[in-house]
Amino acid sequence: MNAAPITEQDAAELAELFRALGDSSRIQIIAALSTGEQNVGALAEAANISESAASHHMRHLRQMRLVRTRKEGRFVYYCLDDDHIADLFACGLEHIRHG
Amino acid sequence: MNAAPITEQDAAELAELFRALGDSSRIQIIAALSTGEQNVGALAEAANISESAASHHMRHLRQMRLVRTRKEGRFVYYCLDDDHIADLFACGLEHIRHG
DNA sequence: CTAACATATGAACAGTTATTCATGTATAAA
DNA sequence: TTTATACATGAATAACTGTTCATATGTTAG
Repeated sequence: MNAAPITEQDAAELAELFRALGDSSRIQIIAALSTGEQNVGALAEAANISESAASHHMRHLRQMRLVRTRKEGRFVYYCLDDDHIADLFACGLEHIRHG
Repeated sequence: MNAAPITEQDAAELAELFRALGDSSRIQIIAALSTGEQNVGALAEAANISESAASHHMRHLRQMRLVRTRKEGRFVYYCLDDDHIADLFACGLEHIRHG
């Protein structure tokens, strides 16, 4: 027993965070957002899913505070909530490419 | 304007990686392994699950190449496959603590 | 040898999750 | 106003996932 072990609550939250990233549609959405803000229709197209499915995913990502919104007329533009998200994304990519 | 920086296959693999981290038992297992190698019984205790459940999780983590094994008599010692795993873990912790 | 131990594994079951479909709300155009 | 567009949402369904239980394999102790 060397370093401090993680608490059960931290483990649960961390797992929830990773689970939010554990879907290929959401990964494609986040990849698209890493190039700048996009509206729901564009994200649906980027991930090759319906707008309804995209909207469900965006709610999920919003609730996890991985994305933020900006409303402009009929459109809702999403962007990554902060740089940590892109870091996590890059860190994961690093692993699958040098595995 | 599709500057999609990721292929569908990369998205699928990345999602699979994050999904492997998307369980609180596996998170506690990885947290335990970040302090050094452990056998299955110790990992089961660290995550508060049965040895059978732990063994199932270890197979999952092994198949995802997140952990390696070293056999010694009746015991099987697991360790993190490389430093990327600990990096990912730390990166996720960073986010949930400064979200 | 037998018995206990450490781990692995398949099947079954319960809980979760992603998608589709239908519908609703809000904004803009005609 | 009426119509179309952009997004959101609840319900239903199908697919997936983690755990338990029973059992099997291999190793060490007695």
